[in-house]
Amino acid sequence: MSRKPRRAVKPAGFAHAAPLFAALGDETRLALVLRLGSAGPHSIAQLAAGAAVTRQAITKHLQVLGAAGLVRSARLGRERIWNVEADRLDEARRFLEQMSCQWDEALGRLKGFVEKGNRTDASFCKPRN
Amino acid sequence: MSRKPRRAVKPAGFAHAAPLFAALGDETRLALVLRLGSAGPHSIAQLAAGAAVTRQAITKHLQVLGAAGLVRSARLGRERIWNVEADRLDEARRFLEQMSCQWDEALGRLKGFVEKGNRTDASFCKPRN
DNA sequence: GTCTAATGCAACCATTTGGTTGCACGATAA
DNA sequence: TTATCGTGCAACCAAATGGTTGCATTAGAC
Repeated sequence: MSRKPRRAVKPAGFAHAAPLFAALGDETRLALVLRLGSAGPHSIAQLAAGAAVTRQAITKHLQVLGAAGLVRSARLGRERIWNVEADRLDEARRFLEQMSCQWDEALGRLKGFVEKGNRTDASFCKPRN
Repeated sequence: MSRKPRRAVKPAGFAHAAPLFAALGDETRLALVLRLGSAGPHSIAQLAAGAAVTRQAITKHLQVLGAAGLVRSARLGRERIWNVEADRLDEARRFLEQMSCQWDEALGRLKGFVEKGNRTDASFCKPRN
């Protein structure tokens, strides 16, 4: 096995990932994403109906999410339908996985010994793509 | 055993997850977390040495990360050593996984048919904990 | 002791953010 | 055609954010 310390694979451009997390870092936005993801595409008015804030606020949030690539919209008649962009969220997920794994490695090095059984489900760490 | 029919498992309190993502949503902070995670614990001065901003700025960011539970610190002599809190990041990761899976489910429902082969590595979706 | 490096704390600043109200505009329904 | 519904756009606002400088404090080093 490669004795090479694996270079602690720096997660792909973290400068690219930060805006992603920033977009998810608002309660209202997270709720929107959750709703769009679980209940399917909705128009702005529909989304605003269930929310605590104004329709315009919702619009702004959707634009932020859109800029982060997490959602996209299409005009349909006189309404605009928003839906979710699965790939982009997967990016964020993979990023966290990589970070998680780096930590495990670093922790392992710090502890200075290798535990017999593989600690947890470190199956994430295999560079699956 | 509760036999609730899967109810599209709403990811645990998203109100709880939002601040986590918010904390990760800054480039400087993300870099800090990355560095602490891959290179092990550092003092504030050490972290500030490699950064583009002031030591005080670094301190603030560390406090934000600390408030989100992503890092923690301990006084050691006259310096304060920060290190990473792996569990908390795992929470974020799991949250994204759940979201991801909800999406797959919803997409499946929308398409209205079940594909023969399991689409991707949807192994995430198994409620592993 | 004295000096100095590492931190903590506070005030301050500019910009961003999350939200609002108000109004104009295009598409549909009657 | 006209009324109305769903949006888009702009101005505006308060609060949060990311950053700074300056100074006080504290613990090692000498």
